[in-house]
Amino acid sequence: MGLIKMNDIKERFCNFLKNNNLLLTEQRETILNYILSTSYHFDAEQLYVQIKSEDSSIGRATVFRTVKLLESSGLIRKIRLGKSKSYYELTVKKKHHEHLVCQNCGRIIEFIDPGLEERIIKIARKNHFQINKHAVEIFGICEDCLKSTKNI
Amino acid sequence: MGLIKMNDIKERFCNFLKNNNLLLTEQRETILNYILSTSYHFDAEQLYVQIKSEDSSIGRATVFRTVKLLESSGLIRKIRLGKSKSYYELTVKKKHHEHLVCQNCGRIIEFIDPGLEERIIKIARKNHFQINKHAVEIFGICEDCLKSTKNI
DNA sequence: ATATATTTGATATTGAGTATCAATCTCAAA
DNA sequence: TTTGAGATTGATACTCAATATCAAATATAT
Repeated sequence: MGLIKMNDIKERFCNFLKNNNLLLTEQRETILNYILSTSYHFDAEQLYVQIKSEDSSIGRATVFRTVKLLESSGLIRKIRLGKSKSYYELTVKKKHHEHLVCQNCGRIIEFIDPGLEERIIKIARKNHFQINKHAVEIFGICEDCLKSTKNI
Repeated sequence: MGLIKMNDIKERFCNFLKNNNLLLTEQRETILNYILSTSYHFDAEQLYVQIKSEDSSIGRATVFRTVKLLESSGLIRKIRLGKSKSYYELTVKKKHHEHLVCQNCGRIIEFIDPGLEERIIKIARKNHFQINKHAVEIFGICEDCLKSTKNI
C-alpha cells in the first residue's frame, strides 16, 4: 500500500482519537502500523502474537482494545468467515466487497457485485430499515478444490 | 405449526438417525419436541436451560450435541445475527430467507428476495464455486426504532 | 507542579462450545 | 435370555475468544 494512503489512514485514526478524547499512544501507533504493513484478513489474537514477537512489552489486552477502537473508527471492519472468532480487514482503499469462503481449503475470494449491493439497499428501503452495515458470505467449494477432488 | 408438519420433521430426523446408525433416544426426542413447540430463533444454551427447567436430568452436552445433529441433518440451520454465539432456526416449512437485524432493539426481520438469491447463484457460477450455503445479514435500525428516536 | 483523566499490561473472569470418560442403554446374535 | 459391541448420556474439565478488573504508569490541562 502506498505511503500516502497509509498516512491518510493514520491521520483518520488520529482524528478519531482526538474527537473521542483518546490519546495516540505508541502502542496504538505500533498496532496500526502493523496492520497497515501486512494488511489482509487478520484476527486480534494472531495480530497480538505477531506484534509481541517484535515488541515483547505489548499486552494482549491492548491489542484487542486497539482493534476494537479501529473498528469503531470505521478503519477496519469485522468479518466472520464462518469461524467463531472475528476477523478484520481494512475498509479503506477497497470498494465494499463480499466473500466466497472455501470450506475445503479455507481460501477467501473477494468479489464486488454492484447489483447485489443495490438489491440490499432496496430491501432495506422497502422495510424502512436504516442500514449500518451488511454482510454476504457464500460458503462452498472453490474451483481449485473442485478440480483436485475430481482427480482423486 | 400443524401436527402433520411436526410429524414430518420427526420422521425426517428418525430417518437421518437411522441412516447414520444413530439412535432415536428419549433425550433427542425431547429436544426436538421442544424446538418444534417453541421454534423461532434459538441458541443451544438457552434451549438447554429451558429444557433443564422441565426435566432436570438432561445434560448440557446432550443438548449441544443434539443441536449439532439437527444441524447436520439439515432440519435446522445456523444463523449468526451478529452475535458471537450461534443461533438456529428450523429450515423446514420456510423458504430460504435472510435477516435484517435491528442493532437497537434486537428485532429480527426475515425477508425473501428471489432477485438476491439469483444474484448469489450467478456470482458463484461466475467464480466456478460450488455453493453449500450462504448468508445475507443486514444490520441497522428498524422502522419502529427510527420512529421512536425521532420523538426523543 | 499538581490534579485529573487516560492508558497500559497482567491477570482473572466470562461465554460458547468441545473433549473426555465412566456408567448406562440398545439391540442383534448366540 | 444372556452377552457384548457399539452408541449415548451427563458430569466435568478443558479450550478458545474476548472482556473486565485494577494498580501502576503516562499524558494533559491548569
